[in-house]
Amino acid sequence: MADVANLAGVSVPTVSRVLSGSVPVSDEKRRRVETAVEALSFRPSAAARVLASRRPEVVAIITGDTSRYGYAHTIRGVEVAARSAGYTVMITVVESADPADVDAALEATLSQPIAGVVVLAFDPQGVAALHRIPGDIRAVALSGLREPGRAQAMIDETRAAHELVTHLLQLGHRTVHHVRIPPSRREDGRTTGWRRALRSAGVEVPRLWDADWNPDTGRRIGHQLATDPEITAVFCGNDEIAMGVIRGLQDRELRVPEDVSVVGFDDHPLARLWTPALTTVRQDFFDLGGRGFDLLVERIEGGPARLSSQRPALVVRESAGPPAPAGTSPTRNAVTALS
Amino acid sequence: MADVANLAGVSVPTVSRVLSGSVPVSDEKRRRVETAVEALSFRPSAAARVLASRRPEVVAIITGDTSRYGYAHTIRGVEVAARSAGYTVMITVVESADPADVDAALEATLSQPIAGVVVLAFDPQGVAALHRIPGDIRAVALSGLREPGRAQAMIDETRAAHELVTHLLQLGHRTVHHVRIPPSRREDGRTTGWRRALRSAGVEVPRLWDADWNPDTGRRIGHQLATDPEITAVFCGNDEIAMGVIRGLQDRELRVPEDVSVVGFDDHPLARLWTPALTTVRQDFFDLGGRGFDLLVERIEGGPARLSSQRPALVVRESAGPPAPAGTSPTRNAVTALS
DNA sequence: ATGAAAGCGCTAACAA
DNA sequence: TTGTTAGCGCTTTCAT
Repeated sequence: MADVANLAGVSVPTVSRVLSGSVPVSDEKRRRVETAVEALSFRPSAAARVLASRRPEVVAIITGDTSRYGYAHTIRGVEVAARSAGYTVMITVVESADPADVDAALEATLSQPIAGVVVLAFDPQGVAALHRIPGDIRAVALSGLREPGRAQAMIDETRAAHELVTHLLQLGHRTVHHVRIPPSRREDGRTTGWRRALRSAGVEVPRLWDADWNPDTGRRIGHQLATDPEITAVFCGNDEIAMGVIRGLQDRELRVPEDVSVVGFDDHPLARLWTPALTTVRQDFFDLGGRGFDLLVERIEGGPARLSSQRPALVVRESAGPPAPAGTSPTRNAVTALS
Repeated sequence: MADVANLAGVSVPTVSRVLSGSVPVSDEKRRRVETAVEALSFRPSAAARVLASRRPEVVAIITGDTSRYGYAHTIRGVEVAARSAGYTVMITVVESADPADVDAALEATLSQPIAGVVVLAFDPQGVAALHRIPGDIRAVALSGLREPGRAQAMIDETRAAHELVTHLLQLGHRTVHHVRIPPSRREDGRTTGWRRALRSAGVEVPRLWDADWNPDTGRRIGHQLATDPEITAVFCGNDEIAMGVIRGLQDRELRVPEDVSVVGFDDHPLARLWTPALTTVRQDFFDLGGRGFDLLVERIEGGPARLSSQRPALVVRESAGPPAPAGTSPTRNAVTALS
């Protein structure tokens, strides 16, 4: 910057003023500075600017993964909103909820000159990271469950799951089974909504089926589900698991939705292309990310820790229908005949 | 840091030495410093460290998207490798190949104190960004096509596509149609490999079908493909488009692979669950990201601009088979009878 | 509108 | 092994 000032024949602060555009500078000097900047292809140092001004323009995202559907779209939502507000985005991944991993990630992030942090608290490591963020750091949580006392953008999974399960019950199913994805806490919103919907309908709450993030696991669970002829409706923690479950059921010659109804959660881009097309709940992750960033800006500017909640929409397609009248399923009759 | 030095009764540089661990410090002072750091919950400022040491520990990723399958996994690969080497990752998205967008993204990134840049050059904006990076910035390109003179990690798409198309030809198809995804240049590696495979087999090269990134577009193209009974084999630019094409074909009562064989590219996690399971090519994006980061470190340490190439593996599943003997497809006979 | 002077919080070079 | 001194490249006073 000193070089630019020399070449333009002005002082260093004047160059700074031209570059930041905050304070008026005479047209002539401005032009001389601009020429010099061009000639030297000068790029200001963000490190020095942050050091001197104490106003970082980077926001950090702390997340448990970057590649899974919901995460990737949420991150993109934050990134787009941040970029249009002139911020750059830094990403830190917390590999596990192990305190060593969490602290390493936080240290790496918080020592950077950042304006604030957006935490994707969809999984145990995200929740753990959120809870270990020092009080002097501006942070907002993104999740499906309420984080009391925190600025937070959420998607109301509990209500959405309730609505979805109620839909299944209204179709005439006696109960609904749940294949859950790894929960962020002891119990996540999808599971709570499912349980409440069953309870308020006065219906038996069956055992839980636990899946990981891998759709192949859904397929294996589908194979197990196929052995119990009482099961006619299954609510899966996300669309990818639902696709696996459907495939597993089909492997065993069961028809979806005639023999068993299967619903997912998320409205994955492939959900509508699946055979049968998935009945699910649409979550707008991109929007979630954008809202999260907006809340962070409010906090940076000294506002209160607000909550922004969004209600996801039920998307009815082909994978759920009324249960088959007893004795109607060819495969199940065969299975029964065998036993 | 001055506070810590005061509390511990040592000088500021001594605190710095304890924190960086580079220079020996007496056990007693080290302990005093550590206690003081703890007591004040002191976090060093990365901005100041970078400014003073001129050794940034952030690598930037420049990319056209963060949420699509291949991109998300590549980014994760870079992130994991970077983290284990003690680097933090910053992400900048280039929205389009429009010079204004490209320059804005580059400026935002390059003014940050970064050690180097990894560019995902899978699309026109990535390629444009790559070409506009100043020579004094350490950069590596990640892509499916050779970028002469650059440090680069690539997946050899051209060979993989060649192999896949040859596989189809060997199954007995007269030719293979290609539904391509948006190319990074005039022609990308997948298309080139397809064309070459057809040429070297002495076979007619049919018109191209252009898709965007949306699987629904694949479905629409499937509908069009279904109207031409000469088409028996289709190579799609990625698995998601292939899933759309298959669904489109099925919408028109055509059977895959009996009536038409469809293959994809990537080995998406849902590819094996699709009905029929997709024949495709496995690309290891995670590994690509890791190799890219390693090359960047080599460059930062003063090494040459190397090329690291990986050959993706053919994955044969159910969606491709021999063409049906003429007059054998129920649907196509019906169509022919109509015309 | 402009320049001089004084830091921002840290590390590097040197001397002790 | 330790402290002193001198910056890193900017922005922010405060004069003028």
